[in-house]
Amino acid sequence: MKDQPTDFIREIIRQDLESGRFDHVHTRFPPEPNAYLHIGHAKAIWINYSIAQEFGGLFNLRFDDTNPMTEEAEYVDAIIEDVRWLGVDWGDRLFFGSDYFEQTYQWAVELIKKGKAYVCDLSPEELIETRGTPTRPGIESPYRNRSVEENLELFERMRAGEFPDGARTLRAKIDMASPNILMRDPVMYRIRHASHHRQGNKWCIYPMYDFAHPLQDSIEGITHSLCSLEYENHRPLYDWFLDQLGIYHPRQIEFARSSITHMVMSKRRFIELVGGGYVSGMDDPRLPTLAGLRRRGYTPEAIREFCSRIGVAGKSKVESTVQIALLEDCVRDDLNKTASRVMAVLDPLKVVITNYRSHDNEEPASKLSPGESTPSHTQDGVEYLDAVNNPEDPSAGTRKVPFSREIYIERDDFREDPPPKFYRLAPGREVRLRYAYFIRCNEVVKDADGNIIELRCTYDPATRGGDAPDGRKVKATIHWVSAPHSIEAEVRLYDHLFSKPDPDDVPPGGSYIDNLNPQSLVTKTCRIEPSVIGAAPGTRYQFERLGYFCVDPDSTPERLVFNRTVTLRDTWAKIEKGMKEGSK
RNA sequence: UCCGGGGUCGUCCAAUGGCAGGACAACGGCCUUUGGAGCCGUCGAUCCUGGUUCGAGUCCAGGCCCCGGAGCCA
Repeated sequence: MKDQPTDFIREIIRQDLESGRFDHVHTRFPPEPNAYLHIGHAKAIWINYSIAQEFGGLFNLRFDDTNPMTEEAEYVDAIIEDVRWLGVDWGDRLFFGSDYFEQTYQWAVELIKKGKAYVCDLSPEELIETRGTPTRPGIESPYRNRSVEENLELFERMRAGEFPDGARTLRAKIDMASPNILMRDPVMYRIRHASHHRQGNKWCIYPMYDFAHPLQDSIEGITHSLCSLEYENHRPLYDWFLDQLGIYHPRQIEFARSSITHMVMSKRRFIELVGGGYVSGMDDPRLPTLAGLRRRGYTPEAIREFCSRIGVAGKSKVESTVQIALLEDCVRDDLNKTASRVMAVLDPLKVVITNYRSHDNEEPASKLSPGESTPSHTQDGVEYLDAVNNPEDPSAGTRKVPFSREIYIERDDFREDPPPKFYRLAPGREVRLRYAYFIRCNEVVKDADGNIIELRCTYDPATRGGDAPDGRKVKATIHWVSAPHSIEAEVRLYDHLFSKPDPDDVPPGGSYIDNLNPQSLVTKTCRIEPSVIGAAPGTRYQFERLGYFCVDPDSTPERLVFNRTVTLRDTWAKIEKGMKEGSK
């Protein structure tokens, strides 16, 4: 294990273990099954899970499904898939808060018997009115002092379905003058005649989060209930229910949420973006949903690494905004070590190698290197060159790449009038074709409008493989594909969904929608070496010098579709940008 | 306005009264058959004002600023 991470939560847990408050560690991730998980959830999952792991403890996956109006089984499946994909193991501890409804009900009855809860007939509007404000205390409900017997009877009748939605609630009897508004006799149960995704029509009263959550944690023997900062104000209530009931009492600790620049991170906005047609769905590769990131080509390792690197806000428990560059660095770092390299040309420019032809009868067999079983130049003017699959990982091996008289190179890799520091191909200049030969550009062919449509070059047969026997150097190595052997594929070039780091940075009256990046998806047809034929969706590659790409599920046997996960660092782009800004 | 939480490099996170450190970004260099990767270096911060202390980012007081809170959501 690397350096033991430390943060205020782990510190508190260490102290709890030392003091004997707890003798083990047991955490949980409690999503409500009402939305797709996003990378913010990944942080919560990872904090809970990694802490359990480090302390040799247990981790539960629990669905907090106490509101039948918003929850659906579809989300349960999607969430399970996402959490599993992240690489988190909950063993056999997959639970549902709704499975505890009977116990929850019994505890509510117990609180009624203790005079700590009462049935209230106030309407939702009246409840709001009597709750007071931050500066003004609330006023007590006229039903606050009903007898235990009456409360018991009413609560039973609520369960029996005798009252319509909203007619009554069960409330905790705490303090209507508390400066913490959550303590002003909060609602514990509400009436909802609705079908529950798991319980069906068994219940028509449902516990509120504040009542249900501490009970769920208690039932499962959770030691440390790690949740996000917005629950800080809820902690006194969490503790109150547990104390009144006198049951096993986990400790709630809050951590800061993180957002990421150039992204939005809420269910509501995901729905707006999908509904407005700005993205294709909840798994659009531009969305920070786990499903979207997965489709984009992100690895679970990269996301876990990101969660570790952003850490847990310690004493500075303030919501942080992490730069997207950090996320991108994490995925590059992982993919660099694992992704197979392949050559693809996004914006093809044809190059004819005028002195390359069938070497049939021209090339004596004696020129073949020892052990080589086939001629390096075949009758149809094709030869197969060795290319390394991953320079970071020798065990990834090599492959053969076809080379011929007509190839494509990247249009960006040629300049008729090269600026300073541009090392690639230009008239009269020599570059290396990766794993192939040195070529020199002799002629630029243009169409009637003056557009460059073809380059005519010569190659140096002595440089086969990429080294010149005479020791001469070239300043650039460019990628290429053989024109007749390469295949066509669709590439979806993704960029940040929002142009500004903060999507909410808009003039008064504006909307984050205004900050949508019109270039967040650019679709192109590229040419790619034939080794990728048959690649399964989800397969990740590095397109040399361009970036990391992942096969999309939209692919068909006839036509592959690739998503660009992230570009490579592009030093030349930076230089070019610097020159442009310098000349302004 | 009341309650709760909080302000450390551009960003995220450390420093548990004792040399303010790391990562990402930026910048410069080395290296390179990916202008990739790697390696080396540079830049760069304790919100303000007092106080306690041999010594304060850390403790105390006052101020300023930011976040959360008035769902029968979670």
